[in-house]
Amino acid sequence: MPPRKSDSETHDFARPLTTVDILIFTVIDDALKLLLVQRPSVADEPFPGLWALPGGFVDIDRDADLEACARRKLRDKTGVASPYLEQLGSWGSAARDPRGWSATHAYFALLPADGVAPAKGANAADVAWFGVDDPQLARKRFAFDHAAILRAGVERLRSKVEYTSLPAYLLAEPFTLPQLQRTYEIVLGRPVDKSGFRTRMLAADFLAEVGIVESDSNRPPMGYRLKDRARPVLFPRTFSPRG
Amino acid sequence: MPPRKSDSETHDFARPLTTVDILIFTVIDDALKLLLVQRPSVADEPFPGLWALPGGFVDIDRDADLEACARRKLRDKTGVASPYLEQLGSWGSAARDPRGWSATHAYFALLPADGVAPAKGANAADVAWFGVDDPQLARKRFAFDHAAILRAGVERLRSKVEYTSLPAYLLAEPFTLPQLQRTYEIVLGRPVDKSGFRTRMLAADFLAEVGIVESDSNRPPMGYRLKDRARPVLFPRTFSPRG
DNA sequence: CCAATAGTGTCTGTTAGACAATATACA
DNA sequence: TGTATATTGTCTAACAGACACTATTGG
Repeated sequence: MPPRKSDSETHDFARPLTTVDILIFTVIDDALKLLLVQRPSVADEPFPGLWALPGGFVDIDRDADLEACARRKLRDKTGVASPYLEQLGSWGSAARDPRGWSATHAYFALLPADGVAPAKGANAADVAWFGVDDPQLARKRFAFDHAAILRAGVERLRSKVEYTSLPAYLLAEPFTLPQLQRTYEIVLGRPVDKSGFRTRMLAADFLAEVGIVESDSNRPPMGYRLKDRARPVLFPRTFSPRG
Repeated sequence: MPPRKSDSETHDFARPLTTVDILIFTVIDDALKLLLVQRPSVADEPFPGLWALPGGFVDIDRDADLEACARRKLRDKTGVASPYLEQLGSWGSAARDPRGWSATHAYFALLPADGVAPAKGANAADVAWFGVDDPQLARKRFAFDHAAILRAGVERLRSKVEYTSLPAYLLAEPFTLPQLQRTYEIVLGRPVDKSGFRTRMLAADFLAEVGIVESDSNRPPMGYRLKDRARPVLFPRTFSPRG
């Protein structure tokens, strides 16, 4: 990787590699899961066989901006077009990629497990969902600095769930309040009081009723959808200060 | 800017330009200020004469990682070695820099106005503090997409001040509770109740008494320092839900 | 009627917000 | 003693958390 000293004086700097990585979260079997890909075992590919976040290089010919790049990779990997997507942060250093100084822009996406059939695409030996609290995951070694990025992403999600409506993006519409409450409990890892939960959700005024929805038996629940899918709601207080 | 198609097959991508920009906040004359630099009027330099955030290219030979790069630029510009520094986010697109596809990693720093003498350094025609609510600032045109980054930074700071101890980093130690309260009021742009403020700060248990500090006259106040400068404290609730 | 889930009501301890009162300095 | 700032105390309305109760379906 020779330094490039050919262009104009003003940007006479060797350019770092630029990538985008995505943390794709969903809820399956009452557990918060994360989509990971296995690095291919091919010459020239770093970290062969290790697991990594889905992602890759920015393609300056195809990607208008960073978010477009993230959405493209998300579409390739899951087929989902427009889930909730938020920038997590960026990680860049001389050491994180053996191919040279590199910086990655990390995003996280929330989507309902529904019709998602993960695709390996090119550049991946395998692809699978892993429970974020699965001890199997903690023991795993990861490519690049993806272990740290993953920790930061889970921490950010858990922390924001305390005072935002983010879990709603993990459900297909219409959803019911008991389903939403269950989703909060799964992400937070602790039970939440039913009455207080309902009061809080309805007071935040971000849900629209769409009529009674059928269920297996028992009393049929009210179905809801988000009034505005574009941005989540912030609650004025966190959930249980007593934790 | 020709595409580079020479290296190995696996990273056969033209590389975006990579920069780091910093929002440097402080409080001067009872107002929240931001340090800006004026772009030089030189051939090959984009946006000549416009104001911009201090920053520049990552130097892969000098900067071990992104944060080190940010701290280097901060030191060059202000002489301050270790203020509070937090990553704000990244902005990357084909359009933001006329020299080509570029991505910037934005940080924001909080520091006491004290002994800071802003230095132009190279690559800046001028450097100055601007009040973030100064109408003069709103009318200004900015280089790159720095107007958007600036808005995001001010919004993030104001939002986090509602439930964190961040304003403490804008004061030199030791500081008093009335000073800290004044700083909160300046950043938030509204008055805060004295009694509630004190209760809240002391309950959060992040301040250590360092003894009475002298003042011009009247009752001498207690001086405080941060117990842990490394990380700010999160309060369980926002300030005035009644806004 | 019973079981199971959805949804509402009630009570109580805590606390934020408003504001009043006290404390300590200097003139 | 008066004034200015620092610090503490009091009162009250609002509300979260806990939990009991009602509602609506199917068997």
